[in-house]
Order: sequence, then C-alpha cells, then structure tokens
Amino acid sequence: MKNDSFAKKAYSEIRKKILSGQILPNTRLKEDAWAQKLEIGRMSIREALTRLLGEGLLVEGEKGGYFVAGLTMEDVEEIRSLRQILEIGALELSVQRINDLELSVLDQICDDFTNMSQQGYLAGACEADIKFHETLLECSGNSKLISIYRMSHIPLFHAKLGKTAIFMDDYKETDAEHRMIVKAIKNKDLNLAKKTMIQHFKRGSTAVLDL
Amino acid sequence: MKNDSFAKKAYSEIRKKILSGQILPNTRLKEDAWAQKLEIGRMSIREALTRLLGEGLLVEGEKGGYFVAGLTMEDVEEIRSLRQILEIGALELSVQRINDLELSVLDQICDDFTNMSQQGYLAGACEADIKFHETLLECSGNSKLISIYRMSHIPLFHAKLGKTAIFMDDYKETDAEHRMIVKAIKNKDLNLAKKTMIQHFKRGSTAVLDL
DNA sequence: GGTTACAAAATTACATACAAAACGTATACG
DNA sequence: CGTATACGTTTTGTATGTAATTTTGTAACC
Repeated sequence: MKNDSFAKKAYSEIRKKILSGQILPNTRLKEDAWAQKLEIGRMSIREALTRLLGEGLLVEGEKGGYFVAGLTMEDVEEIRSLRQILEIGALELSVQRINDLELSVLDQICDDFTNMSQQGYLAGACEADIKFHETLLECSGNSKLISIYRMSHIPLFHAKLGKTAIFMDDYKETDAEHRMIVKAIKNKDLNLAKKTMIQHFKRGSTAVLDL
Repeated sequence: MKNDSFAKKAYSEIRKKILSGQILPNTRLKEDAWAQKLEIGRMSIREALTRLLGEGLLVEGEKGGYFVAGLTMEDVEEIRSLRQILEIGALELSVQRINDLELSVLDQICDDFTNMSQQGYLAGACEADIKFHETLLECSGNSKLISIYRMSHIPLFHAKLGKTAIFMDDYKETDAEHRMIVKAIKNKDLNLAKKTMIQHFKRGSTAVLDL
C-alpha cells in the first residue's frame, strides 16, 4: 500500500473520491490543482486521470480537460435495465453452485439491512443494499460478470440513488424482497427468485422516475 | 481524425492492433519502442498505454511494464457465459422495439455470412458472425449494454475463436441458427429466440473445449 | 556444467521545461 | 453601449532529462 507509485496512489485516491460522491459529476479535474493537493508531479496526476478515462469514470471535454462522468436520466434508466439483465443472469448461475457459507453471508446482510433501516441509519442501509446485490453477483462465480457490474457506472448509479430520500420510503418491501430472493435461492426455486428480483427492480424503477 | 493529439492517435493505433490480434497476448509493450515506431514522444505513448490499462486491454507486470492482456481457458468460459447473459437480455429488449430497418440489416448480415462461408472466406464469415451479434446488441437500444459488451474482452474472445478452424466446421448450423433467431424476433416469439440463442451458445461452448 | 556476482544496458517512473491552445479581461473602436 | 481584438494568464499537450529499478550479459568460482 505504501510502496505504490505516485501515479497509482493518485489513481486510487481520485477514484475513491469519485465513487464515494466526494467529487460531483461534471466537475472538472485540473491536473495542476490535484498535483498540488496530493503533492506530486503533474505527470503522475495526468497518468491517473488517463487511466480513469479508460475506465469511463472520467470523460474528456470538447476542448480537452477531464470531467467526472455524470449520469443523465437516460443513463439511469439504461443502467437499471442493465442491472436487471446482469443480476437475473447471476441468479441463474448462483442457484446451481451457491453454498451454505455464501447463503449465510446473504442472510447476514439482510439482517444488517433490517437493523440499520429500523434504527434510521439511512446511509448504512443503503450500503447494505449495495452489498446485497454485489454479493449476489459474486455468488455467480463468474469474475467477469462482477467486473462488468463494477465497470457499469453502477457505483455512480447507487451514489445517485442513495442520495434520494425515496430510497427509504419502502425499505420494508426492499427488505422483504431481499429475504424472499435468498429463500428462493435456498430452495433452488429459480423462477421465484427471478420473479421477485424483477419485481424488486420494477419498484426501484418507479422510485427513480420520481427523482 | 487528423487533428487528434498524438496521445490519442497512439491510443487508437495500439488499441486497433491489439483487438485485431496483430499484437499477441502477453506481449510487452515498451514505451520507447513504440515512441520510435510512431515517431512521437514517450509520454504520449505512456498516456495511451495507461488509458488501455484502464480499459483492461493491458495489464501491468509485477515489476512494472505494460502487457497485452491474455485470455486463460477460464476467461474464455466466463466470457461465453457472460455473452449468453448479455445477448439473451438484449433479445428481451429487442423483440419489443426492433423495427423493419433493423430486421433487414440482420437479414443482410445473415446473407453475407452465407455467401462468404460458402465461398470459403473464413475470416470474412467470422466477421459477419461478430457483426451479427453486435447488431443484435444494438437493437436492444441500450447503449450501456453495448459498451459493456465491447468492454468485456469479447473482441479478444472472438479473435481467439476466429483463429480456430473449428469455427467453420459447423457454419451451416451457425447460419441456420442466426436465421432462426431473426425469424423468431420477427414473429415476436421471445421464447423461441431465447431457446435458439442458448443452443447457439451451447454449440460454441463445445467447440471451445476442443481448442 | 552450473551457479553466483557484478557490471552494463535497458526500462520505467517522475519531474521539469516549453510550446500551443483556450480563457479571461481590459481597452479601443464603431 | 456593444463588439472586436489584443494581451496576459491558465491549462493542457508533448518532449526531454534523470534517478531508480529491472533485466541482461558475462566472467569468475565451485
């Protein structure tokens, strides 16, 4: 962690800040400013930014310069649709190979979600929600699927959703659906799992429309 | 296209060469060598390489340096599985919104495939195959889905498959399946389209195993 | 013959320097 | 008053230099 190159440190630092919403979408990232901020040379910053450009977390301005990628309404809807495809796909793989350990992890996340949302820890519950879906992806055993999921700006999507109060309006249904999905996987009831997941996304969809 | 920066030109040049298989997987890309080759400074090359690193087309060596990402057998199987998820998902979206123009494009690609494979143009037929699947993705109308598809090393996957003679062993079945899928979409018969697509992938799977 | 030690070459990581382009602003002019 | 333009500032794009690291070649040694 310490013997990383400057460029890598800058890369992970800036990346973290973007994904955690500390740098807002469409913000311009100036090489020199960050160089001074992180006390390293401009070229290392440039390298970090170029790499993030490749990842799609940044975009280039018309006349040069790097900007944090933002999500339009269209993007949000497309990502929702994509998430559904990926997560349903993951379900199909998961029911065939999931083990008890993984199931208990999912159960634990459901419990965490319940506890935090009941106690009003909104951000915490949101994190648990994200973790639930990511864990489900991991249970598919397909590492490409996971990395695709991560590269789909889905983190940005969550960051955007997480900021909406709507998210918690129906946390009880969210909770119930999560548990229903886990139960269906336990019983190898693929159809029920898929049906519940689709319903889960459908609700999310209407919530997004209210943004 | 002409007034792009040197770094961008290097980026697209190297990218093209990797995707078209002109640079083999696991090859080390040396800054200086490329700088001389393209007659531009090392920093521009470095920028291009860093961006490709972000895209996942390159990976870093343990002790620095950039290498063309290779595909292990495991990768190939994971990508196949991922492709199936993405393309089945695309089918669901496509049947609902596809128009006559798009259908005729698909028909044309099927014809191209038939002609080229009958005349022994192996590489051409392979290209048509790739185009068929990409076009199908595009018909989903979800641009994120398409970019995900492109970012999944699926081009590398094709490059690897394209090199195998096996690919053409059963081109008649491939052709028939393509046409069946288009027909099913035309009739809004989602189930048939999915079933055929799954079968299509299943065949591909056994072919890969023989590599 | 094979292994180790060590020097030489190659390569990368980073900083600096400078040119070019974009941006902002004040001033001249209609 | 508005617009154009000239000029200084900011920011990016590219090249080059240098130190540190890695790789390679080679010769001595067991």
